[in-house]
Amino acid sequence: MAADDKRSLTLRDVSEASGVSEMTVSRVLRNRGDVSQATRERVLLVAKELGYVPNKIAGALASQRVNLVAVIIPSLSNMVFPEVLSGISHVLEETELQPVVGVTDYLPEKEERVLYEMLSWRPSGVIIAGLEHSDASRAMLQASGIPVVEIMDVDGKPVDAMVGISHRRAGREMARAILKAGYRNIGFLGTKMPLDHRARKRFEGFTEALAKGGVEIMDQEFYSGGSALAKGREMTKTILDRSPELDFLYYSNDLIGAGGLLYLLDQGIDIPGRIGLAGFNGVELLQGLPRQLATMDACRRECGLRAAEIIAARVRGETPDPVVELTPKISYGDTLKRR
Amino acid sequence: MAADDKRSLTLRDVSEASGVSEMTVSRVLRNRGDVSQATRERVLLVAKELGYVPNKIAGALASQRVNLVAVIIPSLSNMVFPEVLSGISHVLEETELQPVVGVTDYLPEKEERVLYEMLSWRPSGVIIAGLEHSDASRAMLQASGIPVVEIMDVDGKPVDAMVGISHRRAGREMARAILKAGYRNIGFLGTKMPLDHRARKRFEGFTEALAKGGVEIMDQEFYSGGSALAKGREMTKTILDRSPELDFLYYSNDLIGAGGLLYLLDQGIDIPGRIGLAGFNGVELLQGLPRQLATMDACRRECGLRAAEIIAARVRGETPDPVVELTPKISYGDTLKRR
DNA sequence: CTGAAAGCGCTAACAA
DNA sequence: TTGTTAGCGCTTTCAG
Repeated sequence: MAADDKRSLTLRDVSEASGVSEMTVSRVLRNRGDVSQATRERVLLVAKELGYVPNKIAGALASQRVNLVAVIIPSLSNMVFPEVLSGISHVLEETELQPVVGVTDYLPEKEERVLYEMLSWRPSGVIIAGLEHSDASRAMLQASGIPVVEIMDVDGKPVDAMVGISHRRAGREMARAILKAGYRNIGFLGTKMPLDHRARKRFEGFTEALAKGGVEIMDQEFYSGGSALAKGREMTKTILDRSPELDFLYYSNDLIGAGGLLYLLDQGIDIPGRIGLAGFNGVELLQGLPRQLATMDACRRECGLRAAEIIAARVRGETPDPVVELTPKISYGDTLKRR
Repeated sequence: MAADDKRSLTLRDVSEASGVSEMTVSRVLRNRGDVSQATRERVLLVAKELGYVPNKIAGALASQRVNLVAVIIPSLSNMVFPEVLSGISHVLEETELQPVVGVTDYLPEKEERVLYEMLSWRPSGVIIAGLEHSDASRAMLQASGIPVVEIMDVDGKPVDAMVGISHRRAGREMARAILKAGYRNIGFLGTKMPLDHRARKRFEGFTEALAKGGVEIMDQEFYSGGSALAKGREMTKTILDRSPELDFLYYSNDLIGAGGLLYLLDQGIDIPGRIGLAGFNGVELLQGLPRQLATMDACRRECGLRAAEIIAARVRGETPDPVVELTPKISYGDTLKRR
């Protein structure tokens, strides 16, 4: 074992150790161009023995190609984004591309920083959650000249391409289903997140469709922080104590909805007779609760899949359809009367 | 608006547009060395107007410095790893360093690929889950010459540094608490994951401590795939139908434990009198269930924090303690008798 | 305080 | 099939 240099090995080291030009070593290591079987094997052997790991930084600089796809999402602890990621990874695994994740915590300034940071690595594409970005972010995306797919929402104009569901429509459809089922005293429970534009759009669509049916939201309640399940319980108690005539509760996500459901079951309240409930997301996690909460799938994995497909196609030089609207459907579960 | 080049802007473009040498522009953009206030402002202005985003690839190659920390974890959908990440990000945000996440799906070969891929970007450090890696992975880590922190486990020998809990000890302590509470007919329910070494070690510690108390596991049940909550229900029914004399169920994670809890509550069974339950992890998500499941915290966030601190310190040239054992404590909840 | 020159480790493009 | 020559866009180093 030679005196360990601190510096890591270079192509040159492999070249010298194998008596082949750097260029040929490079070709072997990348499976590019024709190299005789004999030299190929020798080079591979030497590289492995030396424990050579290519330097992608140098490679990327020389080739002007980076096999990274920046994925920018608001949060990882939300359960929805890991599923998006899983869709993205699934597609990218078939390609040379590799996802790199950045998290914004729903903060526009942080989104800007993360985006800047990622773009400075010159990725081959960007997948970013939402259609709302700061002017600076939008400008960076535009100027980057690489494929950009905005995901999870189609209510707006994309910088480049978008894949998602219409949250306005989702809100409207849930409202219609609720009205159709005969509920009239409707409460809304959500997160205190002015920056969660998708939740906001759902709410807007929801109230709009209610209004069309001549109904107004009777009461609302918001929370922030803490365990969603526990908060769902609390909020549900609070809103019902305040407005006992409520006969339906629409939650901005399944987790607080589940908390509400557990609370009402504890109270022995008839669901969906006395009170109906609905959430949003189709969180698989919740299968196994005593009752299945009515909800609407956000097509999370599908978003990831389609977005990654667009990036992959664009990298191949194709020109796929830049707008993909996914259509979630209501799952009635056991907490929303069927009619 | 000039004819858009496809090529992105370079330092040179900023240099020309501002009439200052590339070198000075570089200094301004990095806040290095002395630059007169006047030129600094002009350069900054021009750079912003042009929408210049520095090319970190070139920068990294030239400076031999990369502000990336590779974080390699088995899964994102597990709820435990996002928390680890949050700890890591929290610490790294105070520094120049940036986490980059890779996911292995608990597959050693994939871990090897991901590690190779990440090391080829020459990160400043590696944080990797677990102490079990393929020989090749271990060799790469060793050869990389950068700080490596293995997390979530301290039952073994680290390549470099490690931060985590002893899962063997966690299993033993839970076993002791169960015996002390008087339970004797103990069942185990877990995942079919031969590659989840931490779950395996907990199980080993658990059976070992039971044996010391003259007790053997009476029955066990394993699952794979599907919604953990729903699976927990099913498995619990299965194992109790088969072995009705069981008076305690130890689950390898909180989510299946919660499923079991819900099932037993449905059945009207007295908990923790007739049957006691315990899980593992301290999943905050579950606060809000009708009863609080006994569990043991895995110190997920803390692992992330401490690991990131070690990397940051090492990057600063310090030599922090390479072994950090965190000590989880039992939370009895409502499903394990106190004595 | 500012600039010029020389690479960082690799690959594109050509030559042999 | 293999080798040679120029860079990629930045930073280091040294000289003004």
